[in-house]
Amino acid sequence: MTTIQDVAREAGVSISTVSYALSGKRTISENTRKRVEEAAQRLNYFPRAAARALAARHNEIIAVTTPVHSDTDRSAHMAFTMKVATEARKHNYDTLLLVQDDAVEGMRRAAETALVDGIVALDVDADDERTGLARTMKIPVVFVGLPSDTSGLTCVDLDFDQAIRVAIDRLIAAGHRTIGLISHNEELLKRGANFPLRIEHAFRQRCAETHIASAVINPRSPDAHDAVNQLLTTLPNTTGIILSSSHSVGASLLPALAARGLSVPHDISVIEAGTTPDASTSPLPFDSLPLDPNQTCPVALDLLVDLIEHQRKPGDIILVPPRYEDRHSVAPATDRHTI
Amino acid sequence: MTTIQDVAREAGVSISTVSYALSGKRTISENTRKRVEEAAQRLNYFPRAAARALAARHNEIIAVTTPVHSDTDRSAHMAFTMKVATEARKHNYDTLLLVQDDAVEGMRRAAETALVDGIVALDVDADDERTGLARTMKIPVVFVGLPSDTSGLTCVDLDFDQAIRVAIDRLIAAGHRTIGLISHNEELLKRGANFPLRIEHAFRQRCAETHIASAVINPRSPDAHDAVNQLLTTLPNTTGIILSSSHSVGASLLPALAARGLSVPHDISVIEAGTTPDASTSPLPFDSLPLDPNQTCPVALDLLVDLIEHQRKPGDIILVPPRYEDRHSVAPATDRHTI
DNA sequence: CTGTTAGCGCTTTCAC
DNA sequence: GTGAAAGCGCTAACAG
Repeated sequence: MTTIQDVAREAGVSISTVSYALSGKRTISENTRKRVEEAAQRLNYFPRAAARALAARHNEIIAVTTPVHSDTDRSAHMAFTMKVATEARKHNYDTLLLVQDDAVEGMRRAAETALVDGIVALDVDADDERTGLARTMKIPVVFVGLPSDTSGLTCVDLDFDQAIRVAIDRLIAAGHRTIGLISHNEELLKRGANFPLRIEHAFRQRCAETHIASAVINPRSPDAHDAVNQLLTTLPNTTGIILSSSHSVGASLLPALAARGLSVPHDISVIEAGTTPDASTSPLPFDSLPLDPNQTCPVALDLLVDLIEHQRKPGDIILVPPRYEDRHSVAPATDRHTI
Repeated sequence: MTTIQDVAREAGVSISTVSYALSGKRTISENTRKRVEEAAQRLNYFPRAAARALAARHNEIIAVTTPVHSDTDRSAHMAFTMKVATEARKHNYDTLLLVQDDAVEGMRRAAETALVDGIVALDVDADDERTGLARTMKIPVVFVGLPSDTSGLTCVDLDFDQAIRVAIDRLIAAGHRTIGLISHNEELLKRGANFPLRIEHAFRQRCAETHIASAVINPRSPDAHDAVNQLLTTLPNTTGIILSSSHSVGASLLPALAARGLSVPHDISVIEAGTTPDASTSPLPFDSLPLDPNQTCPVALDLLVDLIEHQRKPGDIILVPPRYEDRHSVAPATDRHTI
């Protein structure tokens, strides 16, 4: 292992000069800077992370914690996790992965031992164990997702409220007056995941405001047939669907509707909302207001790095506005019953 | 921040006694051990990771590197990544996540700065850039997957050869004499992923040995219809299929066969092989010889930790035997053409 | 069984 | 513009 001592000797300068020449934290004459750099190169020198961390009192590492329940969409979570790691690198941080049962305990451990400088929390529940921890920890935490009590926390998320409102209004503008929400299954809700609740609440509220006939369906199977049957039983003359459910429900929606003699968008219009597309498959053929890691994670990291490096105060809640992707799955409403 | 000094003072012992009492690395009288532990508890003491790492010359951190191409199955990769992290914790290691373009460069950086003690490489290509690095690095690397040149490397993977052989032999035992392999798409092969090559090679070889009529299909679309059409064109009287393709192809195989009037297992028997199930959906209804992270990752971590802690020599290649999961998708062959 | 002490390799005052 | 030196907080000889 070559150390800063070796480089200092090779370059004929002191170790502090090497340190400063390499970090650029104070002005060094062009000449010695070059000498130091060449010496470092020659000796293949790289500063030892642990030594640097001990002296500088920060590690250039953040942690990402994701509990990952059995029912969480692993593809979406991988997308978020990777995006966090990729964005962290842009700020020169590495990313420690704290998963499953270690998501909470690991968060505590990493903070207590000062293993990491900050934390990004993914997969946030309404009543998330990590919120309590975050409030008492000495290192900053940014939540990607909204717990129900956000006081004293820094959070970033898609503006689900607005996404739902935009979706409903779009359907209304096309003449639809009977709209169903195909939401997540009840296990997810029971577990305390917050965003489905927010979506359902926003949906009910907007439908009430606009006097739209509506129903919220929680599929009982990974196949959309059950959801479609439930919906058409509850609301037989549905002409608009807002889809905010698991990937498998979404993928089987078209065949399930076809089985009832309904085609999209001729008989029924569909808008997907608050859902993360799977990059390895082609997107579902529906207009969409996606929950996109590319929108939220960069913001989360800017915030976190700011919190770490400028010791700002936590407490920001940033709701990212949704983006509308048109895939021609919305058409003017027709009254199927008069045909 | 409370330090080991504070604890030593509080407990009325020296700092080395605190260190040893807490690490258990030498015998300490029951009495003082208790005093130290209580003092640590009272002061809420946790050893600073960077200081420990600098003094002890290891960090208790490993890295997992996964390039993650646009076509990689994110769900499967998340499963592997998480399993590595979970297993690492069992050995008391934390896991650093090196993804995408940083998978290679990050690996170099993490090793050079001694940020991590060892590395697990996922998503291994036939001619993987990381193999060269691994051979010259001072910290151990374990590959989960097989590159084409494994000399000097430590690797763990499913025994794809045997999986394919078992699948073929099972079909043969049921009387099938015409078998198709629905493999991965050509992009994946072109990119250099190794396991599809291994699978196709094993398939061809075993079919030749057993004088079975066979065909290898690389689907050109994420839907199985194309693959089924290709297969039935090439090999019209196929009665057995070995499925080793993307999740979307697998999920649409049943409808695609149905569209040709074929049902499983009545008309055609199907065995899935070398494929990672998605935990958030129910498994495909086919007999399967899965590529299961639970089988390979624990072995990889045992190996890696052994390499780190007992400075053993690299060079082990461990092929995990496949497990057969019966879902009744194999039935005795019938000659469709005589019906 | 316990204490003393010399580092681990770097950053960062403080002094020139 | 550069150097000397004091730590950062811990581990692990070495000594008793």
